[in-house]
Amino acid sequence: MATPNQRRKASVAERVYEALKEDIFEFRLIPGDKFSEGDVGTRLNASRTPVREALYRLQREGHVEVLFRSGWKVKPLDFQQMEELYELRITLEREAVHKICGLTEEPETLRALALLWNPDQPSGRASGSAVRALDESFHCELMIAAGNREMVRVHREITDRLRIVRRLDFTRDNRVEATYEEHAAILEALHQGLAHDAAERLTRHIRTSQKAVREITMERIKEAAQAHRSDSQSA
Amino acid sequence: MATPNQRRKASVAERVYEALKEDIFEFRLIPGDKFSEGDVGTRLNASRTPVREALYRLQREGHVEVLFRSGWKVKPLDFQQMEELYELRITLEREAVHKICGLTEEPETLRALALLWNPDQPSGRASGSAVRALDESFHCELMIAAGNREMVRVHREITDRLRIVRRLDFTRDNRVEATYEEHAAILEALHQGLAHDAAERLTRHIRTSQKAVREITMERIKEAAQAHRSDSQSA
DNA sequence: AGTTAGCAACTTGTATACATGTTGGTTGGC
DNA sequence: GCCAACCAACATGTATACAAGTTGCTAACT
Repeated sequence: MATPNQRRKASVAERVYEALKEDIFEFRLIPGDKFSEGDVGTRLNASRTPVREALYRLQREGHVEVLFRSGWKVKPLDFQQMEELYELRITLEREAVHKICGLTEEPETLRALALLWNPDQPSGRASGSAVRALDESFHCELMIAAGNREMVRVHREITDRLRIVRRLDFTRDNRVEATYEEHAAILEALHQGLAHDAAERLTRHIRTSQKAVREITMERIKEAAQAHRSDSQSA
Repeated sequence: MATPNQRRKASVAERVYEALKEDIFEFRLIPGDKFSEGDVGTRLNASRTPVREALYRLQREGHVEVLFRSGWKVKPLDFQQMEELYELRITLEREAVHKICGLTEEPETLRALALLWNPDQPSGRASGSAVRALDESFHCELMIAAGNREMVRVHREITDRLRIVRRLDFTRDNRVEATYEEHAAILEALHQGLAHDAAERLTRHIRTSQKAVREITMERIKEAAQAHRSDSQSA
């Protein structure tokens, strides 16, 4: 899914898709904003056909919706939905942890992760948005190590949809610190084959992050909406 | 997802999508078959645009794949993938069972299900393909009762993709009988709030069905492929 | 006969023209 | 001044024309 048609030069549809997705994630398109296929086409220098393809894809992923013959709309953030996505994510990752502990030998990946998330080496740590990406890949690697590709696929889809709020997690410095410790503890439990312990730590880790995100999200949206209004006035 | 644009008269794209999906599920399009957008368009009396929309949707659902500028192909049945989908389905439904037992009161839906799946009334039983649909809705209702819409959504997607093999389950008469008993037992455990018991019964129920399906699928595909070859010769 | 270069037919990707329904401003009536 | 009917601009849905790449056959050459 990450690869456009077999590494062929990215299609227009792919480019438009990525651009729109980023616009949405960076709040350049505020939830609730309406726009037309033509607008997007002229702005991104593409015809309506690839634009439509990109939009339908974003629709299936839950980011936009189409109003019959009256334009597209960025789907408002549904907090209940975010909570439900977190629940689903926890369910999947817990299952992954149990699967991993049922394996005959520890996957190579986990040893690599253990080096990366070593809490005794605070020197080589990433910061800011880099941590967000690393955290994502940590959880993604866990799923991959469990060996069920369909679970990986669904988990990735969830990750995509949660990213819009999840990046806010690491705007608080203590969360970076905590993330390193929590990841290390989870990996240690996995290494010792303590499935239940690992699952519980993982659950707490995700719920903590979820709580932090919940607290930050609301104000950010308000800020963005205000900035957006000023833009409209000055324009 | 089941509703085309708000019950507006079904679009051409929707019609093509349903037709193609049925063709695939009914093995009128054999896994591995290649075809072009133009073919489908003339056969179903539609232009390429809605055909493409339908195909991209089927692609995202994993039923077909596109070969760059050289046609579309019905994705070969991937048995490993089916196993993984079953695993994912079990994970979701087990979680649902635990959620249901955590509710303060038994959902109305479950009482309705208990009436439907009463094993003491073998008279009013459905048979054949009707049981397949009822079985599907049983598991779907369980997910809905648990209250997480995202889990319901993913579960429905999995159900769609497993349907192609799952309908084979009820071609054996004893499976119909067993399904009634197993469903009743699960509902009884849920009624008594025995989460662990219900989860275990549910898991066994699904695995039994999975095993039956696994046994039947291979031969059926061979049959269909043979019938297909005869068609080609006579044509 | 075997092999390879090239070309023609066919494929998807993209752009655009047309069909049809929605919406919001405008205008006429009260 | 207010309201309702209407209509023009604009939205998506669909059809079609054009661009660009793939494939497999053909034919010429070794």
